[in-house]
Amino acid sequence: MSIKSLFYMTSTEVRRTFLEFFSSKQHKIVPSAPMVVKNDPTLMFTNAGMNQFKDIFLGNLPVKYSRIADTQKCLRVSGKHNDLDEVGHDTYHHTMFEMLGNWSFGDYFKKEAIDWGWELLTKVYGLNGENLYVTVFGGDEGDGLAPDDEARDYWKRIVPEERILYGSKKDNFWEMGDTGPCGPCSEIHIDLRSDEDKTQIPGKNLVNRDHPQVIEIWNLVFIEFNRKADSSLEQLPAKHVDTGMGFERLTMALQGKKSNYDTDVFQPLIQAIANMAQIKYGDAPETDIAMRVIADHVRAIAFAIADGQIPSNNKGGYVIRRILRRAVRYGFTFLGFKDPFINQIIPILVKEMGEFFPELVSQQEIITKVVAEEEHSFLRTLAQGIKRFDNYIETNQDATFVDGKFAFELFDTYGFPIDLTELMAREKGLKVDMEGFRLGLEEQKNRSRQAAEKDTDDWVEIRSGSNNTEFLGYDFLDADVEIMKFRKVKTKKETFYQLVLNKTPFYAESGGQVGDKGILESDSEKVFIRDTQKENDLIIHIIDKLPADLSASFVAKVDGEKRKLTMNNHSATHLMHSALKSVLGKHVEQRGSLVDENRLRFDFSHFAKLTDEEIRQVEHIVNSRIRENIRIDEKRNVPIDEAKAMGAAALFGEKYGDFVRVITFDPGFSVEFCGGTHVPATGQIGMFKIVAESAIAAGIRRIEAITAGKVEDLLYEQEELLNNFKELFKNQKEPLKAAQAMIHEKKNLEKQLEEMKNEKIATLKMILKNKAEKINGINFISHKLDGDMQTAKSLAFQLKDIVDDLVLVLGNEEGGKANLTVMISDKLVIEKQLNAGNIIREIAREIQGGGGGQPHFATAGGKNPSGIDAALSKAKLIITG
RNA sequence: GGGGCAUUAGCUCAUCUGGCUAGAGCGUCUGACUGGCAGUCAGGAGGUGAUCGGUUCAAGUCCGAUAUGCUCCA
Repeated sequence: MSIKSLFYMTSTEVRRTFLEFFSSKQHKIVPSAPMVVKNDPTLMFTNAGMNQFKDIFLGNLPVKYSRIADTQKCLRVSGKHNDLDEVGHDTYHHTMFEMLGNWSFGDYFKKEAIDWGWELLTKVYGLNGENLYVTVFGGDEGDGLAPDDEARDYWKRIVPEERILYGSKKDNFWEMGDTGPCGPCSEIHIDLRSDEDKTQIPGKNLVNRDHPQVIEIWNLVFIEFNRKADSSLEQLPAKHVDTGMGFERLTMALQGKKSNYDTDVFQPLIQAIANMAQIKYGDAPETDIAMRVIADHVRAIAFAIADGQIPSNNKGGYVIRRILRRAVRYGFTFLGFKDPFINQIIPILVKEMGEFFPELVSQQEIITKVVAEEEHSFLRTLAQGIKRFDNYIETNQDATFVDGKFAFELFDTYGFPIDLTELMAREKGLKVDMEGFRLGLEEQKNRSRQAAEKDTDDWVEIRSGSNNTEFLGYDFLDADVEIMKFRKVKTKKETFYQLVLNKTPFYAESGGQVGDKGILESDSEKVFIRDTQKENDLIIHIIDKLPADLSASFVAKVDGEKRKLTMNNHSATHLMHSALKSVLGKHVEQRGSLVDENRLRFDFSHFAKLTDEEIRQVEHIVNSRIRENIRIDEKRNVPIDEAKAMGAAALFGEKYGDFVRVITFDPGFSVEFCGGTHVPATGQIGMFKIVAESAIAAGIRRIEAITAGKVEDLLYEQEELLNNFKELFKNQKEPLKAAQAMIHEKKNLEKQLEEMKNEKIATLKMILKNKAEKINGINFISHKLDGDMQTAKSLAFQLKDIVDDLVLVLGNEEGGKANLTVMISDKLVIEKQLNAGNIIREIAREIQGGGGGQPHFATAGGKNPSGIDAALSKAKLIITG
């Protein structure tokens, strides 16, 4: 009996054991950061456990705890070892996964990390050490780095030398990005194959060879360098440890499974899917893959939505949409799901993971609704694509293959997946020209890449010191400042500079509030700060032109008017948030917010359109609160637990530190966690008015509103409109009734006019019918009429119905221009080869114009009305022959 | 951020390269059959072809701008 079967651990136990182990080694256990990243332009999703500590590694934030451990939800859809299109096909890659990690910030280093890693795996989890292989960095000439013999020596004390391998820079040198903290790493791999397989090929030959049963489970990164933009390395002042262990893989190893999907992390989901599809997991490779894809993706989607990322058509939202659609597609094609089904799996997921991730439980309803809505709309897209494809097949009956261009168009414009196109082509016995498809895709990618190109230079330090810029903007609008560092950023469109100051009154865009604008002024010059942004916690001022003297002393002045208006809108947002909760109910949660100097925009969860009555109620509550002129109660550095006890509204998917700022307008009304800037008392807001209410996704509404002077403007605008309107109706008491009457009258008149026109045409029709001259078996009619071209056309078509063997030529004058119309009976067109188009071209010369049409009906226009009569007689001549 | 596409009746969509005065299905209204409903049949109403501008003898159709939506890429 092996050790593994002695200790069967559930995945929940695996997670808990990890955290308890490091807790016993004096690590602070922290919760997982949201999977959706905010305030970091370089990253959309958390893709590694270290993301939430990036600022600590970069030195932008002080170290609060030198030892930390956690499990971090991560999302990867691309990268060197991960490709969305591959997930589900193998047994160990995922889009969303949990990363167990322990960290040292300037505390312990290689020795402890290695010892504890080994202890946890072999002693606590009870894995057989003989199945474990470790790798260490083998050095790199290009970077001038020697092999990591330090790590190797530590390993040698506990692992036989033949199971310690050197790895390349690619496998064993970890980097955060093109620049930033980095260092050698040491990986622990596990060989899960049968004894028989092991004797045939030694495990060490399979390490890092993409073998599904010889896999990396833990990466210990020793961060000691900073990679600069010129790709050189510099030593960091403090050394850190950053480790990441794939939770799902570890669970597989501990549960003695051959696949992550066979563990209790995924099986409940897979069984539920199998049940719904009425297909057993294990029956066929194709259906198995589909079930794995769906089981994997449903996790990613649910967690992303819980963190506030709703599927949409760009950025992070688009990634989520793609993942969801891939799941739908596999279900549609291989499991026969023709109706939305993924939303039905959500309850299973919530049941399995809700205990450790409470956000799933509290957001279950909205997750389900959003997923259902997305599924629905994608199935509609599929139906449209299928129709288009059928159309293509029908119009290209003799095609031997499906044009790659068409396949790409289907994919690019209509979102129709290429593998579905291939499948449908195969059903028709055709192949898809994949080369052509790839060509189209390649062109598309190049275009986008070029447009997105961005060149960021290294930071240039003007002064050394902490980059933790002190923010003064809560209390001051200007301050004496110095420049700490700057860098140049070049995009396709423009070049600008980013500045970091020692302290600043400028508010950086975050929490939905836009960044401040203003100026930076020294004795000798003045530069315009056009925006203020945040990269994680670093406050960055954006300027177009660098000051000549960077080391000078500056005064930083915020554009006070813009800031004041923005503050009005931000405070109004808080008041409205509370008002919405009291009018609509407790389920109202903020889902997004944008506040600038012009307006406020607020997205929140709610399942129905707001009635006019509800909107009025909200407006009324907010405006009463404004008139009460409630003073702000601002508390900085409140311990988070205390803030929660105050009843402060925290937001989902938002990362909070241990200390938060709490903004209160009347403790019984509005208490929120918030870093933004607010009015000193609500009276400053003046007035509040909702101007738009709409849906932005299933279960999510958006309100737009204005305050202060903007409301006044609106009022005047409305008043003016109404005044003008009244004046139009000679200041009648009830202009609305007058307008209604007028519209009614207009309709009647239009009808009468239409009738009269018809009557006129009718009489003219009879007159012209009798005017017909018999020429060579043709009933020839020509007439110069008083009317527009539409009348001529009507007359022509009506005469055609009642006169056989007709050749009709009409002329009319309209706006100083001449028009001609020729109508010929179908019979004559066929039997006498008459052609209205040819005739009209001939006679149009008389009016100095040109025209054309079909054989039986043609029109022409020209600029010489006096030639109409000549044109008519010329037509007769032509007919007479 | 960069491409592609779409916007036509209350809804879902046709109208191939500009030209037979914009059509279908569903819905709706009226009438007939029926004891009533369901249903069937017959007939009718309903369109500034997203908005604005341009090209042309002629624009739903071509071009440009705007708005909204979809979609692919980053």
